[in-house]
Amino acid sequence: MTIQLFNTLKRTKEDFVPIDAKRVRMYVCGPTVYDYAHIGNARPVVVFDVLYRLLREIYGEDHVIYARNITDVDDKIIKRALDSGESISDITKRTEQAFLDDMSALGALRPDVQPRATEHIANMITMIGKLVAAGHAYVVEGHVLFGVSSYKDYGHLSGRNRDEMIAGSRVEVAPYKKDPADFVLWKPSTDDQPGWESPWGRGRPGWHIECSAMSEKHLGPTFDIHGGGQDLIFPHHENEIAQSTCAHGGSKFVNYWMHNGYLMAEGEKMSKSLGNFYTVHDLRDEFPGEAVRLTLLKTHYRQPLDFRKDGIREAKKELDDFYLALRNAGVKADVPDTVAGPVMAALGDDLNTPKAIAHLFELKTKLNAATDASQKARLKGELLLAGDLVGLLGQDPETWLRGDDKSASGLSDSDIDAMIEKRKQARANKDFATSDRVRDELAEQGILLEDGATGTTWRRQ
RNA sequence: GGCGCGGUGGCGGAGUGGCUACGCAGCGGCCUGCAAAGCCGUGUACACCGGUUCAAAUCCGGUCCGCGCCUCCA
Repeated sequence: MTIQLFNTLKRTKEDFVPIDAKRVRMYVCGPTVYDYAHIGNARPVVVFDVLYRLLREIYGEDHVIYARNITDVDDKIIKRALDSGESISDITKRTEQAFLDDMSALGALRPDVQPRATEHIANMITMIGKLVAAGHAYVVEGHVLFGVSSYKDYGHLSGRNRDEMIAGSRVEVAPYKKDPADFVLWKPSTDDQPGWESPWGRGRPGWHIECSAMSEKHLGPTFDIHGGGQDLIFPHHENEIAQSTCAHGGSKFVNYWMHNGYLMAEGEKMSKSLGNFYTVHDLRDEFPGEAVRLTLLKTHYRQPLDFRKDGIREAKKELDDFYLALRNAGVKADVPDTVAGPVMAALGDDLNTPKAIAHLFELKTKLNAATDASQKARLKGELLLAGDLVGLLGQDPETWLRGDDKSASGLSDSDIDAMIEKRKQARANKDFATSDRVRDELAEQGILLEDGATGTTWRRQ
């Protein structure tokens, strides 16, 4: 099947045609590892994880290569090390691990390649060398700068022309620049800053060059999809295009550029001073990662998203209902070969996850209403398969509903079973006062009882 | 100032010329000892003002409000 994707380059939806259907390649800008990932960092990870799953479904698991970088050299990291006293390598290692843990809690698959910037310095130096040799970059005061006037299409992605940029500039322009829009490829490091020997002296890469060098190494000079947050369109992606295109003799860099919309938190622009800067690490203490994932996917990826804790609570409730339906079906899933048509159609239409999830709800309702065992098994299988495509509903329902055994801090599973047994006796004797008291006591502990045809089941709130 | 995005029922959120989105919450019914869960039913929504059209939330113009980016930087 052919899917459609919104291409920022063209500002319109287009049919997605891979360069090589046996080797579909996508690159997404990853984190700078100096602090816990916040929810704004998580959105592209989750969104492009759905795209990755969809591409694997269509082209085959072995025919999609997904690369996401780890930026482990950056002035923010240097500053953090200076402020905290922790060594740069400790900061980056610890933060990278936290990032991977957090993203996996959100149900994101590991990319096939996760290149680190510090392991690709040689590739960057080579690329910068080519740019200098070809006259696209120049050396001044220990800096290597890309000269934007050497690339006629500069500004195409972000839809701006250079005159506007200069006119609207509110930032002081470094005096050594030939053109105010020129940007740094390589800059000198002082002795106490991380640095590498290069033809231009000891220094470190500028922000943009790493993505160009790493995508070239792992995906080749031209590849299919490049993704990231909308805030990266300018200057980061614009500069990547300029660098890569010029380093490759003018050949096309990326066919489809995709950008997710920005986030707010609790109706406000996210900011540390307002205290609404949610990190995934903190949210995980309060909510299951899957509820955070669903919250992100309930809004189309290009729409603005106001991220609220009430929204996560609602998503948690919805997941409870899904897992309840899966458990209560009481049959083994009969999983079909292909994902339900409406779900594929929704995702194939520029990743319409809200619509895909609406179909998940419809499947759930059908499953709950079904009476025939084979029909239930089929619907359960359809729901699970469709859920998997968006990275949801993959947990064991009983585990989800019962949560962790709280024997240390509260009622253990066996305590609960004993009380349910006691209540069962009371009900058999029509002693409903005792029966209801037991249920209330459990409810106070957050344990909900549900009397079904085959006995009483329970779950933790 | 420049470029761009968005404003849908109590809430979240699709849709984008005529047909129930979907979900959460609420209300009514069925089921239940009572509940819960589930099923069924239930909402004169599309920021405002003009215009185009047989028909607009959907197209066009204007207004208001919210937000993003504007270069080496937090």
